[in-house]
Amino acid sequence: MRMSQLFAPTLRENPHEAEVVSHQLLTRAGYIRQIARGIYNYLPLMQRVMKKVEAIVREEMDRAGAQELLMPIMQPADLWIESGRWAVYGKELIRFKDRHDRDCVLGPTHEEVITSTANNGIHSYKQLPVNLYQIQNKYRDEVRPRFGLLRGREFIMKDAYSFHTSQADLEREYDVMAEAYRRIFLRCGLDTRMVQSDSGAIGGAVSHEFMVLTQTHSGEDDVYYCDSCGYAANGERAESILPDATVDGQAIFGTTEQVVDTPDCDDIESLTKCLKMPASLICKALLYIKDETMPFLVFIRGDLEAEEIKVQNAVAANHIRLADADEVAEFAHSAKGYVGVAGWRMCNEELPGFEGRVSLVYRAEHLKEYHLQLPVLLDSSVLNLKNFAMANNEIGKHVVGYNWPHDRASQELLETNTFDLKRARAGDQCPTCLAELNMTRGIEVGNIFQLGTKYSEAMSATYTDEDGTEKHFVMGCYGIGISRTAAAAVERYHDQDGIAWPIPIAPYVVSVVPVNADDQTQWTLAKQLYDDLQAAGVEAVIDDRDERAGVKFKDSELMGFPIRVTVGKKAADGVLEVKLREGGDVKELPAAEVLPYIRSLVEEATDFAKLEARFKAGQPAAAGAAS
RNA sequence: CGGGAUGUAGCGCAGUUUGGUAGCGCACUACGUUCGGGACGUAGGGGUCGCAGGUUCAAAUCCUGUCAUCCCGACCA
Repeated sequence: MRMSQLFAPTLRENPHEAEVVSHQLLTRAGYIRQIARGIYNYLPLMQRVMKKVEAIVREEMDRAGAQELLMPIMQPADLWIESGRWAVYGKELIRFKDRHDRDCVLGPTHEEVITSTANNGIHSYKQLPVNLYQIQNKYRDEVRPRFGLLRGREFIMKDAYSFHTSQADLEREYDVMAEAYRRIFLRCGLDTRMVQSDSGAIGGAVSHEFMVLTQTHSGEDDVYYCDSCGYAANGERAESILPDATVDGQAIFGTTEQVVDTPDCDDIESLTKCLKMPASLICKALLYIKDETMPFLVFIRGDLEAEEIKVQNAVAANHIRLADADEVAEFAHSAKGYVGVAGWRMCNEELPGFEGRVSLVYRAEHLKEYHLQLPVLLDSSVLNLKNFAMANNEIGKHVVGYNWPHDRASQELLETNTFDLKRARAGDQCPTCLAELNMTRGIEVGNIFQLGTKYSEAMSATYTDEDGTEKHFVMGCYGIGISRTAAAAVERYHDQDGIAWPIPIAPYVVSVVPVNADDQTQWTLAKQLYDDLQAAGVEAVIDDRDERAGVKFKDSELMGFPIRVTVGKKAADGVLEVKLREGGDVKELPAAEVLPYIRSLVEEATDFAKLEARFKAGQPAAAGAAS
């Protein structure tokens, strides 16, 4: 490609709306242009990067035995009603009506379509297993799109769905996909970590995410990992063992329960100051609302935070949120900072909406006129608290020296309603080996789920098994954010001057820069190299613009071409300069040696074994992260 | 959805307080000089000041509404 013809509108300054590095650089270097909030044009350079990533994904998916197909973006609501997600998915799902007034959606994912397709096309166990994938645009009307391509409303995703006759076969395929993913990201030049994750709205039990670790602001997920055993999980899922803390308040409060004045203590910090005690001696009670209608309480130690995804899963909610001030008054007869059940009576009962989940209910029998009763979940951190502090809904007062009832029935009731609800912290202990847990930020570029029969049951998708009976497909699904992977690569590989693409996903590998386009010697030599590169299958640009050398260098660096060949003063002697974008190494070589050198660089960057060796140091065994 | 901010040339911004002929830098066009790290000179082109109402002799500027974009929040009793 001649630079004079390349459609890549570059900007000298960062656009006003771009916050994160990948968004800024991709915009400045002429790769993308925003069309609406969270919606972008992929300009020619970006499109080439996408094609590169897609090609790697296709090769590895095909290699793993999956088959590519293409499903529609526009889908009938019927399928979503059938799966139950029409009611559950919320505003992220883009819904509209066609001219016949039929409800439609723009697919945020394709479980419904693929399940229906499999049901129509697969009738016998003899046709299984099968793994089908596509690379397709996806639509999610994010509450708040941001970070450029990292969280858009329209994005490109590879999504694969596998169908099996058994959980065991699903697990086999799951491992095959995990290995394919490892190869894909490695081949893109990205070091990823496979971490345990929450399965969220998509359902199913076991799932993992592939994260590009970033350290910086741009990563939007917390990743907890253990260097000694390889345990890794995202913030929504991570478990941890708490380091020692003061959990017996005898020395401060004695062993007798009493009510003390705590004026204006509506948060943990002021309460610890007021009562002169560590936060770990507080049993914090959080009033949540399940699915907008059902209030319940979560008990957690005062120095910890609740992980809402864990809470949501524990109560089997579609959505939870903290109660607002009015609801605190209505459901707990209290105010912020003073919610608690000291003084309420404990009952073994399941309230509507919590069946099979929560069997502990506290009743305020001393406030009969209000009929207050709340289901309660405990985080495991509060069980061994002794002589601790808790509120009793009396504003301006707390109870100290409080203890859980000691009788066997009460203890059992407390224990059966105890879950892991806390958010892990860096510095806690690893749940598998007790070493110190680390935390970093990460960008999720891929995920794999064991769906089981969630969708096949909901949509009655079956095959006939060997024994002649109808059975539901056992399913798995596997996603890779193509556009997000490209953006993550920019987050990972850039410097002050611009992008520094890994060779395998660069839009062009080499930028040939004749310093002076008017100099016939330089131009001839440059053009010859450019032609040779193309003939050898190495994608290149030649900067034929009538610009000063500085401008050409700057643009080449901004756009991030991995290798620059400068044809300058020494062209007369047949000597060229080869500079690597990443690392900045410079070599002067006779013209004849340039192509072999570049080919060796490309070979180095695309050879799987060599890539694997390069990343080995920082890469934990995938097996260590398995659940 | 709540709070905050911003919409003026392709991009980045000033001008708005105090109403009076629409500006600067970059980019773009032409010519000349320059030519290995975002050159310089001269001469140009390009904007119904987000949109719609209103006030006024007169509105980028004041008022009302609306749309768009960005940031923060929508989680820690």
